[in-house]
Amino acid sequence: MKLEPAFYHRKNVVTIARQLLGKVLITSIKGKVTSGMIVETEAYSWKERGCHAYNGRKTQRNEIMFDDGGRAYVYLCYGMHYLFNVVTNTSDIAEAVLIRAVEPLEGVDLMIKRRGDIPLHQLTSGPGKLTRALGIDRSWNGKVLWNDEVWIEDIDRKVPSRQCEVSKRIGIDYAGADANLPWRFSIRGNKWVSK
DNA sequence: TACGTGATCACG
DNA sequence: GTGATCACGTAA
Repeated sequence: MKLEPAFYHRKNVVTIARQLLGKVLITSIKGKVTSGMIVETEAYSWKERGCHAYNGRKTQRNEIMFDDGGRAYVYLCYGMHYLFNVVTNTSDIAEAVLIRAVEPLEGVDLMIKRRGDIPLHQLTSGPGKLTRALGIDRSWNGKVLWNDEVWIEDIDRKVPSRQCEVSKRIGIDYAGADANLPWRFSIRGNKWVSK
């Protein structure tokens, strides 16, 4: 079942990041479907320095974070990788969940075509890799997640807390003390969690 | 550990 | 306009 707007409109981005583990991210491009189970996420909020919208800073790039929850925030990182986030909360409260890794489900052949002939466990094991594999790029910024191109489904697979690993977020050393917030969630032992 | 790569942002 | 920076991935 497709997650509905109300799922994303809730106020606690950290809870939403945790709950997205085990859900399925799906894209459909010209009738070709690719999907993967979400195995790693990170929460970002305007209240902390790791966030592009820290302290309410609004720019052309992150503008969509200030919109209603349930939209995609996609941006180019290091000049070559697109990173896919899910905007949460209501408008003007800039929060989002970065999808950092998925376990491939549908459309593996197409994902290999997009990513090159590499080992299966490297196909979608990072935020830049999974967007490439799922065919997501900058033009997807702002899309709502209840259309027929990109959405997230609940497959009724609960990730028990025993399997949920909590740690600090990756690659945000510039955030000072906020870099230590335990806002990264992953499925313990899953092969697709980024290294 | 190093670096490719180019949009973005803050500065003027 | 300009230059430093960057929520990464790959090879080594």
